[in-house]
Amino acid sequence: MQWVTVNDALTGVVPVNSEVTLKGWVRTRRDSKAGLSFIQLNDGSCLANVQLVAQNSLPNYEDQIAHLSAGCAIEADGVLTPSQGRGQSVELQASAIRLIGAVDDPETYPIQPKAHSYEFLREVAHLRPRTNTFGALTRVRHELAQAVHSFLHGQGYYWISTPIITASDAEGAGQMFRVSTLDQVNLPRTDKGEINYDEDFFGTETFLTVSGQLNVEAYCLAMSRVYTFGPTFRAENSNTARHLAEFWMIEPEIAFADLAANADLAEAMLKSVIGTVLERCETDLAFLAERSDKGLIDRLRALTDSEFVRMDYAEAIEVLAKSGKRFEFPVTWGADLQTEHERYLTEEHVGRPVVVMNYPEKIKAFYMRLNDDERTVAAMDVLAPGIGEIIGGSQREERLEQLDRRMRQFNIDPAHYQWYRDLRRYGTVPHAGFGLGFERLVAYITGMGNVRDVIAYPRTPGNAPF
RNA sequence: UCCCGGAUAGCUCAGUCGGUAGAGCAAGUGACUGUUAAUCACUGGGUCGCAGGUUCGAGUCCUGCUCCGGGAGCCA
Repeated sequence: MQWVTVNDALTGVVPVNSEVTLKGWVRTRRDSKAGLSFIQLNDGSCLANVQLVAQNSLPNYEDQIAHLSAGCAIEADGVLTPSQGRGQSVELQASAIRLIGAVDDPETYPIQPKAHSYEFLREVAHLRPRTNTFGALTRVRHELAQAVHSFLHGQGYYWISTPIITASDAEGAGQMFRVSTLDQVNLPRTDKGEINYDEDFFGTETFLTVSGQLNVEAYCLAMSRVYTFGPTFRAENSNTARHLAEFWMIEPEIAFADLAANADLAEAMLKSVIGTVLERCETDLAFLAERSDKGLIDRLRALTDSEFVRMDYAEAIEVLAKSGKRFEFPVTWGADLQTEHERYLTEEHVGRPVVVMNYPEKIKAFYMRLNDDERTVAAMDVLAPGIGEIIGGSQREERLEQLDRRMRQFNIDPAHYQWYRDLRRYGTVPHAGFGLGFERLVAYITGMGNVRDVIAYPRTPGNAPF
């Protein structure tokens, strides 16, 4: 008998009256003393369950079927038939049900047929994909990742797998996790008493990457259009709904491009991938919207149809100053925008994503290109309602003298960046790129309030249990 | 890291003035029914986060710690 997915069984891919096998996990069981049981079966292929109808004439009915509880793994053979009941168009009239994996203590099985808090589900991260919500989130996340690859591929971008382990120690994005095979109890020391990393695995200090940007720039200056899509790591003690110690980032890099082209790509990419997911995950998104924010889908549709507002940092400061709002942090030219400022701009002033460009050079990273005014750099942030900064990017400093000047200004030793400086010595061109936080994007699209709930196993300070 | 809030049954929570533990859901059993997170009845289920302290007596008051959440900072 042919094994088919629940999705294929329910959506007509498998013709009615076919004899098939379904495999999955029990959600609920309802018994009828008319001599049959109804079993809701889910296999992750879609949000919906398929209803199995099990007659008490089945040989293992009394022993096994009548005791099936949430979470039991089963296989069911039978004929797909039009349903006699309401609530589903087809169901499986089971000719055999095999118990593959029982639940040994139904009372303590954590996933019950009821609403659970997200906090509780994080404590059972290995079982939460068995809930409707996390099934839907998992499918949306997957389609979104596919959509990102597909969009960039369609625009002629090459996916570069940049390294996870890096020796660059100051990519300008915060604290790093050390990677070492040294004996932590008996660390080898130099004559001066310092830890001797010559004896470490790579013969030098190494860390987990905080960004693939510097590496991908090198490929950009050969392949023209490239991107990274992989995990990144920040050892910051950040405890918010928007931060993870391990998260995934998409970083396109465009050669022969300036900040405006960068912003255009960011806008086109967001609209494209959101449009794709709206189309491909309609059911899952509708379910998630029902649970989080009923206006979600309309807002996403509106976003794909509208122009993102572009605004200079100076203009943003002016808007904030004239807003009449009382902010906790003062609004002055030269200070970085605080969360409250970003929220006002994107949620109240514009009501859609907004691109803020050309920030003061003092508050931005060394590799960002100095503008002609010599007091701003060609940096941009894309701010989205509810989630804040979803993209950060810039045109890169392609002029060697300016880059060296900026490195000295930020107390960065050019000796550590010889290979990065080479890119400015050998055929340098204007280029630009950005980083899109994948979990923030998934959270924004699904209406989830916490990035810990859109990644399978969230890593946060003091928390990596699975 | 800072500010605020919280931790009581498998889950979500209530617990009055300090007087010895409650509900709903879940689970088990039964009744009923082509049922729809069914319905009804009964039953079992507790180291009240941990450690101290005050008190005749602490889930309740005090101190410390741990963990969780919300907000802030840092950022994607």
